[in-house]
Amino acid sequence: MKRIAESTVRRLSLYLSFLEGIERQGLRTISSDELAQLGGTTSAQVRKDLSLFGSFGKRGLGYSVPELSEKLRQILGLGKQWQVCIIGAGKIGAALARYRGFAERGFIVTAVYDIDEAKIGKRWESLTVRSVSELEKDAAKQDFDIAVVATPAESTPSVVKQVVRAGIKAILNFAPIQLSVPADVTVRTVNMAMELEGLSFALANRGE
Amino acid sequence: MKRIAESTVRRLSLYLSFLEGIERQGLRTISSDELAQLGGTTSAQVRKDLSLFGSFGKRGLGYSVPELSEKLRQILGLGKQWQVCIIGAGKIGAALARYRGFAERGFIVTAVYDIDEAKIGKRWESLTVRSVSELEKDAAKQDFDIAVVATPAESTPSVVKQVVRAGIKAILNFAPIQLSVPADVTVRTVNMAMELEGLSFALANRGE
DNA sequence: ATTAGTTTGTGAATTACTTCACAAGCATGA
DNA sequence: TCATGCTTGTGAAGTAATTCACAAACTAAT
Repeated sequence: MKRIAESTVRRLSLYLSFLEGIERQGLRTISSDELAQLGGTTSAQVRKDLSLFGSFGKRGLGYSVPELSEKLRQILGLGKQWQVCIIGAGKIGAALARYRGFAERGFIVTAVYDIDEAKIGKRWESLTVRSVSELEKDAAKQDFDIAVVATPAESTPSVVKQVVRAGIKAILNFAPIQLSVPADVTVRTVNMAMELEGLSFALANRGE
Repeated sequence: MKRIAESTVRRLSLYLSFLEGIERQGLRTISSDELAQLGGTTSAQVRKDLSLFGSFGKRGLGYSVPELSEKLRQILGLGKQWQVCIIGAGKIGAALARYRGFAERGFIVTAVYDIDEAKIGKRWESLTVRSVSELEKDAAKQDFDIAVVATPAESTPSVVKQVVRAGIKAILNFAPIQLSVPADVTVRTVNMAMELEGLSFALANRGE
């Protein structure tokens, strides 16, 4: 399949969240234009995005809401459950572990790791904190699809090395640094500082 | 000034974080190529990004680390302090209020709001939770530059209306919905579900 | 002073993404 | 059955972002 842009995937995700809301309201069909309005984009964009994966609409009518939702879930890989491990039993890790949106979408947190000796062995959010040094061994028994990395900047590179060695191919990174991983590992970084700086840039350069 | 792409601003932010690390290591100069390697981009990209704002390097030598850091801080509007209010005294709000990176970068949290009667008036992270209905009045006395919106999806639209009415021009949004705001208000959305779905898409479509 | 070796800054070329615009398909009503 | 009205799917056109490639500027060494 042709390479899909990250911006496209983000929009698909957005469309799905709208469709789920609309489905709850009981509406059965929606047009590309209505979907576009909700997402702040254009109807052509919506149709182009969807056309990358097939043709799901009916001319003159629009899209069936439940059908398109289902297709999007399939495209986004939300059909199955994904095994997630959290690395870094700190505040961010804890907030994530408690986050209900995770499980709702089929992301199941099955283990938590840390490098801090003081934390290892402790109970934590219904799990027991394990040492990162066991990750590779554990991954041989129990498959992890996604690693959430929520460690301090300093320890992150070595943690990521272990994650890669354990064969995990997707990382959600909360550490405020750039990760270096092989090409077959996908990384999404959430970096608060960067978002804030984007806002401060906009404020500082307003009206120029 | 010419319109600057969001992707460019994100990279500038990234360059700055590298420069700060390098500065601590005591290095005095850096080339566009070294910076590019750190950021996983190309030297041409780095030079193009910087050239949008001026020419800061010396041919044959590269860039002075402290000088370029300073320039970037200026460009990103990090010279001054920004007054931030957090709306939503829940878990995410609390994690953000405690986040040290905020203050380090000059983002000062000076107030917290909620709509939940039960929370209003309570002490919270050295602040007292106030009612969102007071935001507009408060903003007249005390300027807020940025509002961090960390409310449940349902209550977010009305909260955002109040934020806009209070004259705040920058929003960091953690609610999992699309915000609709006037063109002069900048929004950055952090949406965990979307990031996870990006990863699951990558996993599901691997090698096609 | 001259040369060799770097590295910037930037037009030009390329690649990627978005929008346009319209034929084709479907529903409805006469 | 035919006409009307609407909406999709998609090449073509347009716009934006990235990469190329090279002259110009600087350092250091001879």
